[in-house]
Amino acid sequence: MNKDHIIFLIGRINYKANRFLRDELEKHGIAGLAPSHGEILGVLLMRGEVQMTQLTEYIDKDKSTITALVNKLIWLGYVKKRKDDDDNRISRIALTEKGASLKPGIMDISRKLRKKAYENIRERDKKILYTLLSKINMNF
Amino acid sequence: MNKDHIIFLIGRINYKANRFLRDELEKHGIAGLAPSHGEILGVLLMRGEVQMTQLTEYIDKDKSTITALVNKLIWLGYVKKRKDDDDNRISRIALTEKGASLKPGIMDISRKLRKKAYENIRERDKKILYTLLSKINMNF
DNA sequence: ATACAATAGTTTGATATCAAACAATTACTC
DNA sequence: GAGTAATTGTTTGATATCAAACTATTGTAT
Repeated sequence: MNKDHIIFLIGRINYKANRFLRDELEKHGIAGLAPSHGEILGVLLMRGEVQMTQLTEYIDKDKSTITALVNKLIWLGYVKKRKDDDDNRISRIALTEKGASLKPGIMDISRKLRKKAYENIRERDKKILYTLLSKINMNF
Repeated sequence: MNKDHIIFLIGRINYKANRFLRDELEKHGIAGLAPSHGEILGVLLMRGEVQMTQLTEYIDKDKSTITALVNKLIWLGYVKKRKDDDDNRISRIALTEKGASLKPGIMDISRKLRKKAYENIRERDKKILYTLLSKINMNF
């Protein structure tokens, strides 16, 4: 497990990005949320109302994780849940007004993250990076 | 937080690599260990006896995390701890014979990880990847 | 219609991890 | 030498996360 290992780097970047996001969320008055919460909010901002399983797919997290994440967002008043009209197994998740009001903040944070991560990285290299990382992701 | 986001990919790869490592450790009869344990073992294989703070630096984890990780390795018999001869604050960590016997397994796992992650990725692209990821890492 | 399989989401248990606070030891300043 | 700052590692608290097991509901086969 050599420190120069790409996988090691990926782990460190992951941690740092998450810490950055957590700090930024706090700066925007959205304290107590983790990056994953932010991801859910982002999905809801984009897609409106979704099922829990869809959240699982969109942010690629375990079902039970989604339950916990959503419950916290509900508790904080950002998200609401209702039963599907046709299938009683299905819960549908959507933003509350309070949640929707976070849009500017979420967008700002997203922009800052990109700015921070990609400083001094050319557009072309971003594309290369994305391509290579996608390959690695698919290798697992 | 767009799913196409590089940072998102990094997070997923991190998780998958860790899961892969965990599974491989188990396959090699080294169950109950996490990738970070493996990293510590790797460091000790390479460097012999080190201080706790050195472990913190080598694998870039929080001091308290190192304490927990090392304690588990001690409990499992892979690692031993002794006080420094000159400074009573310092603990020195080294492999036990049992720990040292894991070397072939650790090496094998490391090789498998690389093989898995870098399948279909040229040597040149690995260098590019490392360079770009290092930049991103330094940006945070 | 009944029985079983599949699905949706929850509950439960475990854990690596960070950060803050802390105690003991050593280093440094006067 | 005394007092304070710095260092080392531990303790404590919190948490996102996964995975297994589970319950309720719906789908499918007979």
